[in-house]
Amino acid sequence: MSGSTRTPTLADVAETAGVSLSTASLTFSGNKPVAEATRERVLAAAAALGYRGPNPLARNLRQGRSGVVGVAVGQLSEAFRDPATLPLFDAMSEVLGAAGLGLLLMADDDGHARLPLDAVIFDICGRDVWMPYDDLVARGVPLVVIEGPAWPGTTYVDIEHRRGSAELARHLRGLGHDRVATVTLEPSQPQREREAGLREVYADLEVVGACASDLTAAQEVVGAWLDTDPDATALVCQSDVQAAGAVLEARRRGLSVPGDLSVAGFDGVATPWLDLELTTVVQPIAEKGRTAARAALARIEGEAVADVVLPVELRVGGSTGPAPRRDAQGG
Amino acid sequence: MSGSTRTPTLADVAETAGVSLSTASLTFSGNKPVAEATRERVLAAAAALGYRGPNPLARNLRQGRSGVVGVAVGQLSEAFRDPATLPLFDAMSEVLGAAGLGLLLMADDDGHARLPLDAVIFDICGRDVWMPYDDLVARGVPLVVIEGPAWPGTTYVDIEHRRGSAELARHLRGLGHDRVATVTLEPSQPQREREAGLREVYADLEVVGACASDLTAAQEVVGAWLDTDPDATALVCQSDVQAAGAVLEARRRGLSVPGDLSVAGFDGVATPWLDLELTTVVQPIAEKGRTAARAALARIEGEAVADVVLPVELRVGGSTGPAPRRDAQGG
DNA sequence: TTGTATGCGTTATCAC
DNA sequence: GTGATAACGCATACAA
Repeated sequence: MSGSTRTPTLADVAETAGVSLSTASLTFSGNKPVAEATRERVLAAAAALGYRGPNPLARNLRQGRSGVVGVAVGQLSEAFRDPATLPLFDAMSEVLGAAGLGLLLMADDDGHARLPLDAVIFDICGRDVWMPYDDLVARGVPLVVIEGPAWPGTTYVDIEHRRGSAELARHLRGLGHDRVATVTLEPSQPQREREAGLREVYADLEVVGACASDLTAAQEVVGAWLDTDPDATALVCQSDVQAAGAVLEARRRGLSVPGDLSVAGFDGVATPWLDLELTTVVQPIAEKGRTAARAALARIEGEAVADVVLPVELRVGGSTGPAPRRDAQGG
Repeated sequence: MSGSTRTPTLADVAETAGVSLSTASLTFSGNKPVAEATRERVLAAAAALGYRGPNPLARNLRQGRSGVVGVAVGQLSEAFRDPATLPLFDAMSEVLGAAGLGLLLMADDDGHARLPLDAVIFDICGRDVWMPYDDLVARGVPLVVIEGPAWPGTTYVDIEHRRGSAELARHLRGLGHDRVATVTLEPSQPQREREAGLREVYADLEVVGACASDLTAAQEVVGAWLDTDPDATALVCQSDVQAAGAVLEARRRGLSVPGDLSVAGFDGVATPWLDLELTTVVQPIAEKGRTAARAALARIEGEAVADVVLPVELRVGGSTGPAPRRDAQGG
């Protein structure tokens, strides 16, 4: 005497198949063996009723999981303007997807407080990302932070900012550069580490100024700096996009790269629209994403996870060269 | 006598506050008025117990909603290589976030079949996106398709492919171009409409070949075409990235744009690394995203939603100019 | 304005 | 291998 248009439930299937609810459940979950004959009867009943499998909402409640991992990125447009973000997401999505988990985009101001998240990955990477830290911790949500500040109870995934920068500095020193300047990102722990790495070689490092990792912003800052007719013969940028901006801006002013100015980047992303391969510190972006995702998975399973620092590697391209001879320049 | 380390539930709060379960529920949901004094008592009890608000999983089951909208994009890396994708996501995220919904990234091969999605938006836009169409429809999930094929039961959000292309063609005709070629995207309905628009003016349109909307792919295809010493004096691309590739490739071969070859794009996205503003068909990307998101919201509420076709607008930049005089060229 | 009683659709535990 | 039963934590219809 039950209604007919209601979407069928597992109970309906069980009844139609003439088996118990548990048996029907087992048939779909596969958590325990079910006799082949029974199995087929249940499946037939499901097909007859148009049952599309267990309701995820109900299973989620029962199992205490949503199957969704949030990724906090700050402002979406800012995050994805950075070409390093995409491969990172690609890698995270791959690992999470393989585990049957979904990846939920958390932009800052969105009201995601009410969503059931199994874990949250903070994709900081030098950007300004809001952390609803207290709330998430209080709710017991496992937290993974990529290149971010050290908060207790979270798992860290980071890269060798300092060593990579130091190696780059040694490369420049080897080319004869005596005065080096750097364009920074907004202040952050990674940024400070990178500067420290450069100062291992260039104690008198000139810090040009902070700007977003955005082509036109970099062009502006670098342009203003070039106008001061600087001493430095090499400019270390904190991202390849910044470096590309520097190259374009230098050329716009008639300077050749690396003839008049050497420029280096960070990240090792592709800049196909630049006719020059940048000298840069290559970071393992995909590995970073996979590591973060795996850490989230492990923490969801309740396992303890150690922090990770991934290695970087200097890649010498055509944007750095021997320091120019100084004949008659101001300073 | 109850355990002490279990995370508190609404029932615990109610008991501690000395009110009924429903009153406690109402206090948090605000769905019905609660006396101020009662309210405070409940909140105090919640604070005392460390209760962090209603369990989203339970609420989801009860309300039959997950609060999550999936966005199918095909291959992540492919999707976000298109600069039009980001503003689209930004807009969708804004609208969905304001409604308290989350946006879940669905890459192709991910096993998202088990996730409870309130709706799914297919961000097709000329790309190849896998549609688990039957399953989603069978599960009764509202579907919204952006620039995609016409499947029954889904809501469409599209743009004026044909009119925009026709207008661009008229612009080129006005500049004196007699022979026009076009680089296409992979075959799709929007692609066919755009060609039809061009053919309104250029019946003998030369179709160069298909390629992904990716700078280097475009450079390759356009380069090969230029090697054939073509008749056409204008090349219409199907994205601004393609057009940028065409410009770079033409210049690489010593051709000037638009002196020797006029190049037009589609989308109207920023290409700050190009020292030229492209002539392009500007589509309202953000509006497209907002419209799709609002459609999803409405369909979740059970409302009927009409399909939408958004207007585009020709923007004339510096990449198109008068057709060159033909003196002595092969063809 | 508050309390009582159901049910959302599963999965897990336990006995058979 | 299968079946009864109890949660999972909440929101709502209804009664008071």
